[in-house]
Amino acid sequence: MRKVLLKNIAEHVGVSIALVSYVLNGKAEEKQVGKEAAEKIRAAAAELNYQPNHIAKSLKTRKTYTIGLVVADIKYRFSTGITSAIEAEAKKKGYNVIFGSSNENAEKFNELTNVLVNRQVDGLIVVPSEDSQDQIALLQNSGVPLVLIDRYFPELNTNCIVLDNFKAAYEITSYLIRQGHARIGFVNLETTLHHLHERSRGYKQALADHGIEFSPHWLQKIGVNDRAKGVETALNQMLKREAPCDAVFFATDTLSIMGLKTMNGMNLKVPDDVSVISFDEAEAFDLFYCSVTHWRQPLEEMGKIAVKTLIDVIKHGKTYKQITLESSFVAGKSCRE
Amino acid sequence: MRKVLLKNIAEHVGVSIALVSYVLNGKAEEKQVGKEAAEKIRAAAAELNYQPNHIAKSLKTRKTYTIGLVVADIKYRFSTGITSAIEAEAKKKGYNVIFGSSNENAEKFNELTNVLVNRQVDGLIVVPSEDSQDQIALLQNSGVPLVLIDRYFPELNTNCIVLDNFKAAYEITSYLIRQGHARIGFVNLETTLHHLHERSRGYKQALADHGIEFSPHWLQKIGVNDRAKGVETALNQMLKREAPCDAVFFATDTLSIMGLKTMNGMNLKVPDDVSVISFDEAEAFDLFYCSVTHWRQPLEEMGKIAVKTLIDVIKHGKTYKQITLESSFVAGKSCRE
DNA sequence: ATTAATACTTTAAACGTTTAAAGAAAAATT
DNA sequence: AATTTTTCTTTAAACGTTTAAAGTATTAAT
Repeated sequence: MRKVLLKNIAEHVGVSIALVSYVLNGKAEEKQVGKEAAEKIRAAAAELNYQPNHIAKSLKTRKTYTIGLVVADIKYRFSTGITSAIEAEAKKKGYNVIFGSSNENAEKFNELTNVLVNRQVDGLIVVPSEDSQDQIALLQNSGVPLVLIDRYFPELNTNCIVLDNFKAAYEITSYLIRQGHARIGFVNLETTLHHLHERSRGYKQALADHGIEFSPHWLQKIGVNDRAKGVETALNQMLKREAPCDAVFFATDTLSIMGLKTMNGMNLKVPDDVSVISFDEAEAFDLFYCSVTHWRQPLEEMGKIAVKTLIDVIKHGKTYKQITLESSFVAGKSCRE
Repeated sequence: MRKVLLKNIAEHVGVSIALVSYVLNGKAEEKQVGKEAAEKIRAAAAELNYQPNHIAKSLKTRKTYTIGLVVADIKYRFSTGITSAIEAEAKKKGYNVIFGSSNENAEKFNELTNVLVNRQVDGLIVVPSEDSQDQIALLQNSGVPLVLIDRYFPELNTNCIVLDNFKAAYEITSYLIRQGHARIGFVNLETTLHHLHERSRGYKQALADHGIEFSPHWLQKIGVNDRAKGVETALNQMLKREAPCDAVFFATDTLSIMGLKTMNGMNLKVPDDVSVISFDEAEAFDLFYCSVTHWRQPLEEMGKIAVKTLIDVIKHGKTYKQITLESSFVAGKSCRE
């Protein structure tokens, strides 16, 4: 069953290929194609079930109507959420999404973005991995339409859709202070990623602004290898001492899960023994014995705006938009009242 | 910064485009390209950082080295697991993956597969949604290389990589019986999907083979809308009665999560009040107070074999392989000993 | 009845590759 | 020295579209 081509329709109707192309691309008016011919062409296309060859189309038009998406790790809730949001919005706008996961690895990130660019995607939406600023700069210079989400490099002038991580962490910490907590621990990742530094900064600033003197062991940073073990050690530092922390704030949902699991193992009751707040939610919270208070990232909105921004760049050329979205507090029962 | 083309390299070296193409496609030997010319061409390609235009390549060769993947719902753990497995294996073989999620909707499934085929993917790996057998048959007839995973239609002759769901459910149920359970509930989805029917069948057969008379209220099927509510009702049926079930077997991880959550709400203690087994695991189990006994699907293997099978079809034409993988029992602490 | 304007259609080049087939140069055989 | 063979290179068509530009009817204006 050979594919039907424009040529076949042209022969079938008895006109030139050009006319068929005009009509099937909605340029009948513009090109003043005769009504009768146009009708015949449309009928023939339907009858023969013509399906355009996008490869040929792309070659000629230099447009693929495909967006390349690179997430940090497909296993994160953030990634699946943002992916489906982006897919849905892209689809609405007539774009497809090709997607890959860098697994938080700069090398894989470079490779992936290169592959996507070589596949002639019209633009990229990426969650940059650690140490990817050089590649981001390269991409930016090469002229590929590019939008970063979630993470960004302050020294780089790129489009990005992000949160005010400083403010979020500041608010979370302030909330804990208002609830009467005096020794608040913060578990973050050991990383160079700016958005996570911002979270640490917000945490510290809130303490300072409320006149709480910061104790170094309150802020624990988890290295890349064996994170579960790292979280355990961190919590021991915070909770197994003279004046233990009375609240723990986790900088990511993954850390929260590991933390809550560890607390289960330590036979600590949330929130009686210790209050807990998570940055970002996790499906796993569903099975914890109490609902987990957390900070909510607007994934839907982020995905939508990322696609819109990208398409804007694709269609109208470079911009440098730094869009900061509002995120929100979701009260659960994991904090002492 | 205009893209570097074969033409540019040819001019740079002073040879024809054909020669450049031969060399850069590893056909230097075969086409007996002069050693010196070949070396110069390779050097120039490196120097100019030549990146082939895959669109043009594909147009000519009718190969895109792209696999289309349709999953049932990107939010399932199965989907993310299988997606990364497929991506990794495809990458190894020099293929890319374009991906979409049908959200368990036949219409979206049709649309997605059509889009992917129009994008000239070399083949499709799909988790078919309910009511998609017509589309599957169409695709099969159109000659697109096709591999189904996880689910399949027994009346359709297609390549598929699946589990023996009957056997798995049979073994799970038998295990519960061996542990001394006499009233075993099974929570499944209300669906026409064959693999889930197989699970019900395995469950029933195990009861029958062990001489346990099946009570209708033990088998609960959850409809599509408001599944959480459905699970709650189902568990009430099973557990709030004269002779309540002493064990519940959930047919999917999503059902398990909702079930365990509901049990928390009902103040039922696992496994003291009721034993629980899940088909497939979930990250959420991490936060449950006891480890959840479950049946493990070999996602890595499934993805790998799916890719291998598909590439085999792409390269060597149609086959009809029904590959059944072994799956395994993972003991936790959610069943009475 | 010309000419000019309008309405419609076709031609042909281009997009960046691949690859038969033909051609040219060099080496080997008469 | 002429011929054949081998080695290396180029030519040119093709993949399936899009789209200026040119062409040809038809209608309107003089």
